[in-house]
Amino acid sequence: MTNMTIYDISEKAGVSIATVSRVLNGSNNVSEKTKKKVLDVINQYEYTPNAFARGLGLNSMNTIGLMCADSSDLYLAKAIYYIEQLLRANGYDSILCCSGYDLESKEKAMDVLISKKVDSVILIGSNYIYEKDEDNKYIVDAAAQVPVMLLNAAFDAPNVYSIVSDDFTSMYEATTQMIHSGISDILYFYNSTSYSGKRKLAGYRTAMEEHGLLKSGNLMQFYSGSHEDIHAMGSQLEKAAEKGLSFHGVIAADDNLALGAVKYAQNAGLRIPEDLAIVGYNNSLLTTCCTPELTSIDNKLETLCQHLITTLMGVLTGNEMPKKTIFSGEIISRGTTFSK
Amino acid sequence: MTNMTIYDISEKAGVSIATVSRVLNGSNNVSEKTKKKVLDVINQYEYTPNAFARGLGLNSMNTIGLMCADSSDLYLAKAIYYIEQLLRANGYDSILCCSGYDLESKEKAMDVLISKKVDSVILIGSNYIYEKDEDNKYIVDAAAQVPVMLLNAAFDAPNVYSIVSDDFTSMYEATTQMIHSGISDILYFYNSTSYSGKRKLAGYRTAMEEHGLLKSGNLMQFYSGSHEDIHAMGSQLEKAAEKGLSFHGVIAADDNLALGAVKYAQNAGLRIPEDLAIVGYNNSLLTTCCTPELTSIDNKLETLCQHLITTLMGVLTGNEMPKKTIFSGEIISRGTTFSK
DNA sequence: TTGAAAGCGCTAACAC
DNA sequence: GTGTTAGCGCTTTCAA
Repeated sequence: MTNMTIYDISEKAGVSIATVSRVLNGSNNVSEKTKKKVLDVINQYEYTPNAFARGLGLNSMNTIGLMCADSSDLYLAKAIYYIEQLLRANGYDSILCCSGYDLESKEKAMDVLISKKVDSVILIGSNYIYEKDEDNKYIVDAAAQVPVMLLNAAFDAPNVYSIVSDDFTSMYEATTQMIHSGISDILYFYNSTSYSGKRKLAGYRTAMEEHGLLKSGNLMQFYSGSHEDIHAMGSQLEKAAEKGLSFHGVIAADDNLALGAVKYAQNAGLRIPEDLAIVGYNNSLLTTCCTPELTSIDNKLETLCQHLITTLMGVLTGNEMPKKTIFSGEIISRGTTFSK
Repeated sequence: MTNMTIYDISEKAGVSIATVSRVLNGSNNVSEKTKKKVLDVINQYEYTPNAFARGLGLNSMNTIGLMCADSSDLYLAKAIYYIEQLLRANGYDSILCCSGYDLESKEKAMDVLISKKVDSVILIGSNYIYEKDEDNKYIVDAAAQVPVMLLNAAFDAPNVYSIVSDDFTSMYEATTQMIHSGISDILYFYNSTSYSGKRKLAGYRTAMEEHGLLKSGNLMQFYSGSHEDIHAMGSQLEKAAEKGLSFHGVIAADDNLALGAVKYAQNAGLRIPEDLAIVGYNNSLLTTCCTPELTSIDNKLETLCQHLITTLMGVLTGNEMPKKTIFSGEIISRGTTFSK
């Protein structure tokens, strides 16, 4: 039977609603005997407490708000998966909100989440932090209400916690490694200027500049098309090459873009990695889908997510937790680069 | 200012809480003048009503429960994305619950959702319907409380609505087409015996049997490894071939599996499609990731999702809606099959 | 068109 | 160890 209230249960069990409530919430101040009596009735009638009423009293519903720009993105989808699992293991549920990429929608999505009285909001992906401080106001405002967790982005504000992968170093090392393998004209292929996007680019730039190799700004190619349109990515590189840009290596900001480079090489009849070496980012499923398989940077998503949840649980139980945690990535070498 | 109540607003606006409530809920029985007065105060203090209290009264929070086995699966992630967008456009929010694949977890996930007082639950993916009726009890029970929507699965019960792609016909046609292209030993590669999985298999079988070509049960290869392990998929085909199974075509139940076949062909030095023709399913991002690109069946996910939401909104507003809707898929020909 | 007041189902402080 | 009771913030009759 459904739609029973705590009153019905208290009546059938011959106790007060307070006692039922205590049993429900695992209070110790109930004798084993009455506890059992109450639980029996609860089970018999399959009673479940009304979440709203409970929320009204506690002002919390044990729910965490998840925001990501696009849950169909391979990388973000994976993050959602890990986070949702971990949260549930900790007794929390998740409300998902796909915010899209523009600021206004993000602000709206945040309002939705906050108005649902979530206990925290987790921003998944690096595109939630903006250059201008005023554009990050929506985060500061949210953090005034509940802790805000950032995955793959960093922002310093009260009640905001950041968990990031060291994208700068990963890219720096990947670039350096490629330079040491004898390639000096390395193209950087990217599609995001988010926090993480900038860090990656900086890693590439630094490595190139340290070797005096960044001769042309054209070596940094920004792609603005669809995330899934591998052909369009390939075409862009083809056009760049036709215009006289010479490059024998491509470092891409994600695996999709790297696949665009593979596509370009195949269409242009270039051998991989002899004529064109390629490195991707995220170490996703896509790395094993192409031939040769893609060398990629593993940024330890699962570890990041685990740490994020650990931190969040700490914060929610009132512990002092680190405001920013950095993990380092790892280059997974496959067929698109020369083995060291 | 946050954490204001309807009482604060009513006081500042000089009206009763009932009037504020009416304004909040867009009732017509408020004069334009007082409406404006109240709205001004609401805006000034950025007041938002408490969702719990509202839920307590209305017994609904305009929230739809989403369940899927694994949100990191490419296909399911896409479905989640579409559905979440469409729901929000209709003024609903979504609670996501990744249930995993075993029945017990699904039952638990369902309980979680129902106890959150969602207005409906959407089961994304075909693995929620079982052979045995008793295993579907959790759906019938849920449907006694709220409408249950099935994406890519069909089940006939009160208050359950099914939106499916005609997987049988799609597979039947893909198989027939391959037979007509001159291939008679076609292997079927699958990894799911869900509702949709069975329909696909049946489509293949029927086409093969109609041509008297299903000589060996070994032609139907079941893969039970990880969804993402392309190598393991390839190995399985390799082993099958080593054991003497001969096949010049592969029809796969999804694009991942098809990619396993591509991998197998490449390792075995087989030309695609001359020595091995391959067809995938879902027309996902993966189709353009390999060389040659993958012929695949597009099952119109976006259309399915749109229709699902339309149906749901109809149901929620009390309209009579179709219990089962079927869309047909389409074969998208690319490089892994002979062009017709 | 507006206001007063009775719930909605639960938690938690306070008594016993 | 158990019961009584006052909220929590809103919606919604019912009167006026």
